[in-house]
Amino acid sequence: MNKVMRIKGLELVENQPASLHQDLLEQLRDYITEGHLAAGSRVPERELCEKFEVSRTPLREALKVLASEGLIDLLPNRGARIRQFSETDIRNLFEVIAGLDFVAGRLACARISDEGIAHIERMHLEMYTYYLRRELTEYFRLNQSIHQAIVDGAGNPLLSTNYAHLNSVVRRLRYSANLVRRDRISDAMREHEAMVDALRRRAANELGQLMYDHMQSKCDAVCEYFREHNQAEAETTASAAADD
Amino acid sequence: MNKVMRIKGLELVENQPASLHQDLLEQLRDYITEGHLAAGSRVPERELCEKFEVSRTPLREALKVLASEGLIDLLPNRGARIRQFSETDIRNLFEVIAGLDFVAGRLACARISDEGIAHIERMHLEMYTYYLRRELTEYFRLNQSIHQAIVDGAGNPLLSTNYAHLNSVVRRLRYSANLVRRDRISDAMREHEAMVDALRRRAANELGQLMYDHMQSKCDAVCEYFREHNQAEAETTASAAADD
DNA sequence: TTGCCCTGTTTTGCATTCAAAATTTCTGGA
DNA sequence: TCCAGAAATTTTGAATGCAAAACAGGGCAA
Repeated sequence: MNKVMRIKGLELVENQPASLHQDLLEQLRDYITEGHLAAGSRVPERELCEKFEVSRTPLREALKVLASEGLIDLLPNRGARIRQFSETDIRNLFEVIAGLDFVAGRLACARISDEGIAHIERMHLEMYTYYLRRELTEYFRLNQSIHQAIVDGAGNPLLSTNYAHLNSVVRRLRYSANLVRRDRISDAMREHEAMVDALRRRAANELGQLMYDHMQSKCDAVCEYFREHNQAEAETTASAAADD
Repeated sequence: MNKVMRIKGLELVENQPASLHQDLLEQLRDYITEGHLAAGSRVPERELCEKFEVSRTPLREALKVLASEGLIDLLPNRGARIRQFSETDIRNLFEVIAGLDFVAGRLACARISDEGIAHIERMHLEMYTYYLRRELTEYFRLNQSIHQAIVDGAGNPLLSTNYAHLNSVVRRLRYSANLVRRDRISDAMREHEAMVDALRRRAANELGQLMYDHMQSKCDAVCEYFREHNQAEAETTASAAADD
């Protein structure tokens, strides 16, 4: 990635595809965040080796990294388990994400290009039409894109990757919460409206605060959903995993 | 059923001492952040294996994790190098840390115990005496402890570990900057004074903002130091690395 | 039946091995 | 002397091997 480019300063290095390790890491991360393995269940090393066609060494390296990201738990001599999130875990995640959103909002106002703002405004409008048409999948996709665009607009790659990683952990939950707690979406739209407005005016303080508060509301919505549905959710993912 | 197993697993994990992997990971992290390896230089796998008395497998697992934390760069087929930070990298780091400080300040006001506040006040006073006596090492140690105590006071383990990791990357730089830019310390003391006061009053909004601003000033000071001294620094490390 | 211990199997963590890539050293020709 | 190119060496990334720990399950006594 860009790390390579920085060190060597050679374009040919930059153009190389991701290494096997990076590749496997991302595949595994997706595989887990997409819910193919039931929360709390063992991570089947052997199966995954076969599935991804690698030996245990690179797989285990990837697992260590995922553990450091908090996606799985490593139990000494007992292998890895898919992390089972409690409501507290979810709150903790959202709190950290909210902090990153706060800086992102502030910095984006100072650094994003007029181009960037225009692009976000377009995405916002598009999202609004999906909202009116109740097309939640597309709505959610744009919602995520807008957030990532603001974060990227802060011009801080470290912030962007940290944000993306934390977000990937709660993405599924956020999506599911949207499907169920539709009443919450109109609030979210209003908050987004205010955020885009603040960004347009490049009101750094205001946007930072808005994004922080927005994430707090989101957290409350997700936690409410979690309390209501985590029983059913657990059963669903367990049976889905059993089908593999 | 899964829940039971997870709970059981957690209890066992909590009671056990750190595993070899965790242990090695922390040793390596310290070894690097303490500056034993020159920035930009190769990570000597073989040497480190001998030093820490492990084979390459666990060492390389640890290196992957450290790379994901941004402490080293992994170059495909070319091994790992100690990451060389640019001023931009440092700003990026401080921006993320500032975001975490912001949430930490807000949450700590709501969640920290009176005990915790009292403890921080004591540390603050102690730090003040070291400040007056110009004992910078002790001053710095307490400074760090106060920040971590506020972050821990937020009652969010995810926040605490993320903060600690990011901080470990810039700790040395912050310390060095303190030694050189002593004029900045009186400002820092004033800012800390205001922070402790806000915490005492549990003024969440205020403390969050104060901590954010504090970290911004810190960032400016460190970057100023970096600009003034990275030339000399670079020469030193280059001759130490002696292979570029 | 219930609970316990013993044994065989699986899984885990790490060391070792091996092929491929990179790096260094050597060599011959200008 | 210098340098391109080949050969030797080192280093890297990943597969395999191996001992120890965990797990499963069967037999036995209460």
